[in-house]
Amino acid sequence: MEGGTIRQLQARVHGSEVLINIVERDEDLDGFVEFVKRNPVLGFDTETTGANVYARDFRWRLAQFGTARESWVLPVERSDKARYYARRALEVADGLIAHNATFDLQGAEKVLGIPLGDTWAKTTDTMILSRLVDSRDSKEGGVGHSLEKLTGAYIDPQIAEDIKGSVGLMARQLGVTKDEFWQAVPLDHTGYNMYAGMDPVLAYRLKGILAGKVPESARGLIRYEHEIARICSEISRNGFLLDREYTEAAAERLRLEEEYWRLQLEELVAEFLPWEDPDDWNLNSNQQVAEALIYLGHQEFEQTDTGQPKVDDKLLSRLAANGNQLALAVKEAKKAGKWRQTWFEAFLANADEHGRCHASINTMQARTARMSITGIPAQTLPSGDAFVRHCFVADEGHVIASVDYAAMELRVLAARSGDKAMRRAFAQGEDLHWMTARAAFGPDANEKHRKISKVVNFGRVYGGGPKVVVEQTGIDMATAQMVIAGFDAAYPGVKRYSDQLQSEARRYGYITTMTGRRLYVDRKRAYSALNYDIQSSSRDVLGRGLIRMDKKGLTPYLRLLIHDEVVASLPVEHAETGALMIARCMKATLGGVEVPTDPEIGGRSWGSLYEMAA
DNA sequence: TCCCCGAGCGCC
DNA sequence: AAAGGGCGCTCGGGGA
Repeated sequence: MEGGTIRQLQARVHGSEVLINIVERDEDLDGFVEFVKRNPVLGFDTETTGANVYARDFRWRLAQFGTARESWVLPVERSDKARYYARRALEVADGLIAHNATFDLQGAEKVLGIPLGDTWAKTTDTMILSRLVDSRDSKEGGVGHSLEKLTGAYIDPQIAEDIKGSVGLMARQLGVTKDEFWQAVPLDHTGYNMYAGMDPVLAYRLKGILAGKVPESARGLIRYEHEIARICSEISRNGFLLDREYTEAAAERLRLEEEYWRLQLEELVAEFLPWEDPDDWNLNSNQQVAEALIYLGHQEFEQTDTGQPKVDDKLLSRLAANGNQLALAVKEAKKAGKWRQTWFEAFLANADEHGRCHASINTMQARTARMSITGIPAQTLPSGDAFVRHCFVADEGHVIASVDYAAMELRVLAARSGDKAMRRAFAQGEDLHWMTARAAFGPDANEKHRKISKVVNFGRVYGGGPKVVVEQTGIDMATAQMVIAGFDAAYPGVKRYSDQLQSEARRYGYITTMTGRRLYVDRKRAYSALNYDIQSSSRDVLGRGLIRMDKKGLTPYLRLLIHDEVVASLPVEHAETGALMIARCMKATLGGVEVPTDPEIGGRSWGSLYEMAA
């Protein structure tokens, strides 16, 4: 190293010295070049201006590279040369190790133009390893998946303690909020540099530790999950085109609607309102709404688990239908407000300068490895609704296609349990709900019986008992138990399989899914083992389909993944073949049971697919 | 004041 | 015999 004039920070990690080199001048980069030459595998991390890579003002501030004992912090925000060498390091490295790599690699593509495929091909994501070791969150009895939690459990509790709250502390000292911190902190802030420099070191060390802890049965999933992560990074990067004009108009319309209903409310409860300014009345506070309903004479409330009066949509709808103007106004005002904020305005805020929204996909979020999507919370959009889905449109010259699995979870249940009757039912295209209905109610079962049976069929997948069936169908407990008994009689293999999984869970504390994934099961809730197995296996049916789609070059057309559904933007002239290709790639056969797919082609907007049925 | 986390709701 | 699984979003209470 030249002259020893470079700024360095020292830390002790698990008893060993770690040297953090802070690049301040371009000359300091010579030492970095040597470091990269010496170390073909590099821990990698970035500090940025914010969490949304595609925001207009997104910038990299620092880029950090490290090994177990040494790291380099490059001020990429202010130095072209630092940015150049960061890019060279990413290009020449044989291997990269990052924690939640999708963020840093999408950043590398956005900021440096390095294609996601190039970096992912040599990256090990310690988040993926962590989730394969133990998929549980810290709240669920696992270690958790943050760098801090993993460091505490596997490397050095003291370091984890130092990391914990350090950003909050630094933010307070700088007089900014935690959110503002990332933009506000000076590039050479010592605490920030220490925090930044430590991350690639920790990721580097974690790889060695976690790789050895991935269960034997799950080792094959390491590559597979990295493939899925890379594909989903690309889907995030693609983004979904927003119809800005429509979205803005819808937001404005909802704003007016909310105002209208709020005016009604003011008239209705003016004398009773405990809030001086009616605008202080928070309609999302069920406590406040309950108070107002009580003021106007409504007394009977169901209770929530914590003993609060229950004010849900069901209650408001029922009261509104009975002519309660307050309930109607609250319901409508709430809905308008929620929809405006949660959907339309959120989309507008998320969109990049090209009008595309980039959902962030957490490929292994749930303890069953189910994915979750934030940014475009596609999984929680109002069901069957076109109004919100009209916000998203296919690219110019494209149309929207959607392909979903038909009754995936029940079919996976048939395959996994091996139940003969259920397998035969699917093979012969029989209606499972009728079958359960006839088993419970006899050969004369009617449409009403079928509805109840449907609840029981799905309830079985979710591990629900008779109580839930009673709640959902309104039938009495004895009938619910009878239908469940009917289910068990019709499909004896399901109960057998569930019992087997439960005893496995009680004995070992975990089950192993069809892909070899280990899922820990709380011994007190061993009954959930069946649901975990089905949910996780279903997720892997989609995961395998995703990889097949990618191999066929379909990734650029994919827009959203929603548990059992894929949304794509396809060129008009190829929409039919494209949708069929997607459907074929997704289609699966599991232990002899087909999981068929159902392709649909709509118009320019996603919402168009939700208008025909109505 | 800020922020974390539980409660409540709604989706697959 | 009995057991509803998973997530994201918003609000509000209470701790730091």
